[in-house]
Amino acid sequence: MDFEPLGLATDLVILTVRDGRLQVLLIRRGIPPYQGRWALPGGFVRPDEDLETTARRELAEETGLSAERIHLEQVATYGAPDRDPRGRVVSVAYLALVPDLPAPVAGSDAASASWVDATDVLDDAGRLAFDHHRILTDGVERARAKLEYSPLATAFCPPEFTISELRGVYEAVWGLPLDPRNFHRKVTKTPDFVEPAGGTTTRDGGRPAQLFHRGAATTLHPPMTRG
Amino acid sequence: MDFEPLGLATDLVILTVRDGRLQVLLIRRGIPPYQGRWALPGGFVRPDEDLETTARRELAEETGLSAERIHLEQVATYGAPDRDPRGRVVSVAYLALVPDLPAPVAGSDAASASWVDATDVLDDAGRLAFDHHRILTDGVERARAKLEYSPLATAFCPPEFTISELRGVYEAVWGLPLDPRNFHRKVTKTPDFVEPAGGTTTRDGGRPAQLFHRGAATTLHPPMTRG
DNA sequence: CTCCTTGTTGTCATTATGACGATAAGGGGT
DNA sequence: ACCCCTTATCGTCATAATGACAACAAGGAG
Repeated sequence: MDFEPLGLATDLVILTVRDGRLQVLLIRRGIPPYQGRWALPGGFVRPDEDLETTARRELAEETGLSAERIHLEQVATYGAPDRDPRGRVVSVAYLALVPDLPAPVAGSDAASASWVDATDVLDDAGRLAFDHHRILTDGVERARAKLEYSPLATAFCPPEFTISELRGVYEAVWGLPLDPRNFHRKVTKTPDFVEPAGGTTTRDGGRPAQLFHRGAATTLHPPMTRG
Repeated sequence: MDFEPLGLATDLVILTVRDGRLQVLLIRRGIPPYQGRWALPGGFVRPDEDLETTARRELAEETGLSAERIHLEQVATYGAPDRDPRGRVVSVAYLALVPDLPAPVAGSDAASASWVDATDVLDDAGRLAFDHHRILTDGVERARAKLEYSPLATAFCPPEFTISELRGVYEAVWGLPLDPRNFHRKVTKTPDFVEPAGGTTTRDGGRPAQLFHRGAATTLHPPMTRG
């Protein structure tokens, strides 16, 4: 076996919903190449380290999130020969969906990590370093698609949430408003999407809302419909 | 930049529908490791070669298909440190969907490439070398899912096909029977899924069937439903 | 000419969807 | 205490999509 010189990295599309908007965690690069530009968090895979292990380690380092219960999935691999000016670097992109918890960018080792509105970044193809705009585009599209046929929207929510909070996730990720009454009917009638948790809350104002937690479903039948 | 010793490869899940069954192209390994075992076609990425270029090159080498109009998409990347006993090899898996054309395994350079029933291989987790059973499982599941919301089933068909032939693809990939009448209605009423090509054929026996070709849609609204 | 095979159109009951009206039940202000 | 504002939840109704299946169409084989 002879190996060509090659670097293997993972990059992370870390999404959350804050203030009703889809946001992505970006870092400002402190060193060349692309010094001073925004980029997705990422790093090189260590010898004998599994790809997902690398991704979880990066996630913990960048966000301070203990990472275990965070949803993390592989999106795609980017390997254009010229994608990194330092040499051949192939990057495996992962998508992480995190709830809007306190301690957002605390404990991060990247000097300047911050949450940025995803739509702003998506609208400006030149804002990110490397091919990160494409990676972000693919990651966000993956998230949007998965909300249709999986109960993954709950990954953006705390363990117990209201139907309206769940609707807020859909509206933020899809970028369009949904009818509260039809949404409520759809979610509660889709088998095993959500289960009543027992209590109620008034944290969103108005009439007290029932709390739910995620159900056992892995795919939604029938799926939620976008547009 | 210092690089750890690392090999980068692509493996291909090449699927077709023959005789009403979903089949996958496998090669019998002539050299260790896993000598004599079945494996997915694949090979190492050359320096300065793009990942998809590698996949298309392998596809052409193994199948003799000039490859240009063949549907090819990336599925996932597999990088467990011990997945290859020769050392650290990370593999990017691609899915190829090919029509049931003549010259099936002609011009192949792998000594013994052949079409194998996908269900047989999926049912026997120990038949394939490396982690190729997992790769195949993921590839087939990708194909099954994509038939739901994309017009990709047409990739298994010749340029002009009948609705029944298209139904045969769905039945083979999903492994379940579909009602010919409801299927016909669904396909013809889904906007831009298929367009009438003008002629008819009796190659499947019975009443002459209208020929169609693929429409302009990239996603199906509403999607086809499995089960 | 008749039967056999598959293609295509239709019918009908059930279910899902989208648009909205109406009511429920807290919290805040006076 | 009361009114009002906000959000939650339930219901109604027309329309669209689905699944089950009858019936008819149109070549090919014998």
